Amino acid sequence: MIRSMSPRHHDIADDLRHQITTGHLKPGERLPSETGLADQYKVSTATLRSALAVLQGEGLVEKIHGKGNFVRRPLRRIMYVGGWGTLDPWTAAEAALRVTVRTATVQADGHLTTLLRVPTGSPLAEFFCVSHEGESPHGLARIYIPRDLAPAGVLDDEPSCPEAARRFAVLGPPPAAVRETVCARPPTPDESSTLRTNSVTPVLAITRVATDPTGRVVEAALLVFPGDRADAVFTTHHTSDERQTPE
Amino acid sequence: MIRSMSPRHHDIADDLRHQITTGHLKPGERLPSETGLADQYKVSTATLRSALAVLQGEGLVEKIHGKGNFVRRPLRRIMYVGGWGTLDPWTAAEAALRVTVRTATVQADGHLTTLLRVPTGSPLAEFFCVSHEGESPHGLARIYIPRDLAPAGVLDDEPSCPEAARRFAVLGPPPAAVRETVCARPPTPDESSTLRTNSVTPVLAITRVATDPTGRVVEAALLVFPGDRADAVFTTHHTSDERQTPE
DNA sequence: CAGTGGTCTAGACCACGCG
DNA sequence: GCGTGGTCTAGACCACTGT
Repeated sequence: MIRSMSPRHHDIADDLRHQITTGHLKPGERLPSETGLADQYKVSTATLRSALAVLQGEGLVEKIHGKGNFVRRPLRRIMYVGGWGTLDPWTAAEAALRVTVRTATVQADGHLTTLLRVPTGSPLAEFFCVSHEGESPHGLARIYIPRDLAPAGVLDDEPSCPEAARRFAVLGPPPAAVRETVCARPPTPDESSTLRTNSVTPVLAITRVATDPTGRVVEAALLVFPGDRADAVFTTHHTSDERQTPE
Repeated sequence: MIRSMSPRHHDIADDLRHQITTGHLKPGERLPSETGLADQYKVSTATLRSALAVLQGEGLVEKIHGKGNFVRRPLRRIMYVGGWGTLDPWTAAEAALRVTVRTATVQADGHLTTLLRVPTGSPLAEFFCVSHEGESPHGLARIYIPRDLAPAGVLDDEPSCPEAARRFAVLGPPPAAVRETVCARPPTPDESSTLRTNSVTPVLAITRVATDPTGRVVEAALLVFPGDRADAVFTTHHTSDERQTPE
């Protein structure tokens, strides 16, 4: 008795997943209604819904209230490139991404003071960015910069201006070091609503802290991407320096 | 009517979360039974369970079948350091981590051939690692190395030998480049059982590919960490080289 | 064994999208 | 209005942990 009894909703999820991956159900197609599927599989609607929840978490199915369950079209995954390489996904204006930016001036407190290493109450420029591709948001970012380091033109600009994003991208001198902390977690209610994602798909949350050559923190960014649409890539090069080669 | 009606299970989750974060419920403490809480909140058990599922996803509550729901003690988060810095979390033998390793020889196929850039069927050394701290697993890794590059001593060794892990840590010459791809996703059934995590907490999945100075892929690693216990950190240093300073 | 969580049922009612 | 998914109920039975 090693792998026999498995929950019914897993079996159903497996079956539907198989139908999707084999093309039996095509991308964009609508699945039968939940009551229909429940009858078909001879289970209650609750059981069937928990099966769909699995597929939803895997990004294979999208539920739309009042319309139905749909097979997600193969999702173009976003690539977040770490290390300030190409500054941001937002920078990829070439990638046909619409970016809306809202700027504000806030006062440092809590996490921000420790991230930016500034005293509580320090003025910060805040950039709240949402990148879209068509209808679907692809990521959001809250970027904080010490007020005196923020490029002058970008503040008090008209908000929601893609131009601001561009100008923001060629920001100041390059940082000496970028430290990015990545974690996976369920989205906050805010995030799941702005990203138009459900509460079961996890998000990739990146905290990026950039310091200049003097060691001063010039930027702290809180980036959030839907886990089913984004990867983060980090490349490290070792120029054969201070390391000894064993054997 | 903008933000009124919210699902009952969210209210309950909020209430319990509040009780936990304010210390009203202390870490390690057992919550009342689900039927008890259901009575208390005057909801059905199903509703109450979906409230607990939220907290579980946030890592605040741990469910143990047959015993109860427990407030998680503040979890020591694992730090995965990217860029081959300190090779692995497994390397942190100092951190009191038990690591069990199982070695095997497999033949490349599918993803592995593209990751390692080797022909299908190439012999690979496979290291299947699970790191524990006390009872709870902290991460798992499947590491693949072209057979001819694998250190001789480590193969066909007695499995589950921590010594193998150590020897594995000081592997060959340092790679010239490490490329790590990070994503957040729900765990596979396998992963959630080996990591002793539930299916709602996402995992941080890292695919690491290391190449030597000649461009040959010397290692491909598939690392999986429970999202509620692990962060990955990547540090990039810019030595003020080929970059122009605008304005 | 008793008590716990895990799965499931067969309904009910509500909220949304669309014609 | 009708069909959809979203929430919820009041149970039932199974599986696991302790004594």
